[in-house]
Amino acid sequence: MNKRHYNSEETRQIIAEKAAQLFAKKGFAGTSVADISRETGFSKGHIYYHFENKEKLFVHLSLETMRHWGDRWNAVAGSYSTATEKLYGMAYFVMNNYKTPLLPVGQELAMNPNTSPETLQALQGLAVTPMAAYAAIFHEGVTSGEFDIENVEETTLLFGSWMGTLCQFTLTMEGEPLQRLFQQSVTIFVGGIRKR
Amino acid sequence: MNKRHYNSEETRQIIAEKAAQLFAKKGFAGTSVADISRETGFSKGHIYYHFENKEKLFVHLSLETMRHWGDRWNAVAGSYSTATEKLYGMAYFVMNNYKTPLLPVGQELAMNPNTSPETLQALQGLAVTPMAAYAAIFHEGVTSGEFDIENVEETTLLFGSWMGTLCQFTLTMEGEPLQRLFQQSVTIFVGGIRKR
DNA sequence: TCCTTATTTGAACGATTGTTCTATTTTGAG
DNA sequence: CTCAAAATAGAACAATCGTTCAAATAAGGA
Repeated sequence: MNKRHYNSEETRQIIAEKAAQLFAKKGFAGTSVADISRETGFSKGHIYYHFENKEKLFVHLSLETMRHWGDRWNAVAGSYSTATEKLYGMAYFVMNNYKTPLLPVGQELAMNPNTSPETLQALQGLAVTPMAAYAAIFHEGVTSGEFDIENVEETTLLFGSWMGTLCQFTLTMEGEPLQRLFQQSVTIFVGGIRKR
Repeated sequence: MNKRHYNSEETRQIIAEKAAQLFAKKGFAGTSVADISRETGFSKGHIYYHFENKEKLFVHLSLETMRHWGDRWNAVAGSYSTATEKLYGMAYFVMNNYKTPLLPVGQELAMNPNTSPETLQALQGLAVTPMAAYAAIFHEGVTSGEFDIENVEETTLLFGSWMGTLCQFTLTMEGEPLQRLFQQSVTIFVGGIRKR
């Protein structure tokens, strides 16, 4: 008797989608529920029908986004044979999955002392997915002899933070210049860790 | 008759100092005037005695901070002889001038459609100072034959954005691990653009 | 058709926001 | 010592914030 979903799940998806864009563009504190309401066309009250509160909404769509992110990457990662190729592929992948600017927003929330402990804990897991993917590539490169890395963990952090900021440029740039930026960053990074 | 400054200029400096820290830590929208009031010990009203409004306050201390930043860098830049050394020196310098996290906050403000045009224009000049300093180093390196760079402008943007995010770590890390992070980033970067 | 349940709205809430205003204290020149 | 100007505080403002809630609508099973 509970098989009546109407178009509700679809609505929930629309809200999550638009909210993610707004958060990425204007930050957590900078995005009001009224903004989300206006942008989606649904009433403020209805947003609270789907999500317990603003914090939970953000956490939900962050984790959801990251889960999809990981799945999609794993689907294409196999098509690259060397670690170096994988790194270029990763940059291209990151660039095209624009929702990654949510990462700095997560940092913003984590910094704020008013953020609830549960949210904080949930946020811990946000960066794990991409970081694990980066680390895997670097490990592969070390094993295959492509890379000469002293501290893989540190290298992962450095690469991850760099990718994170470059994502910001997806909001102001596009096309070939943007693509060159990501590509060039990998060229420099690989040049800096390549075995010689 | 107007030579009575009391300790007012000092007060203004205290407000600017603390406000800069708060903005860097919690973002522009995340920092309330009440926060600044509580943290400085001065009343909310008094903050408006010194600064026209929150936006102007941020713009003022951003430009002020950057001016000092440029002056201090120019004072030490001469002590490094090669462009490579300068790049390491720059990373160390950026790390120790923690207020640079204001840069991402400027981006946050720039993104928000409610930000006044005057503020936007003033914000344009925010990143100019450090970017010019970075660019000078890269040009020197190309001239001296240390670096092999195709597009200096692009390289500057890449280095600048990387330094920008690494600054975020000054809020959560310190001491030797933090220092190693900055140093390692330069090592990788230099390795990626070094002439060979 | 009717009625339970899911969906959606819109008004309203108290809290917090940036800002203004008036009153009070402190200062140094005369 | 006096007094106008400067410095500071604190109450009050309207606007906006996140959130709640009662009421209205829509939908499908009975």
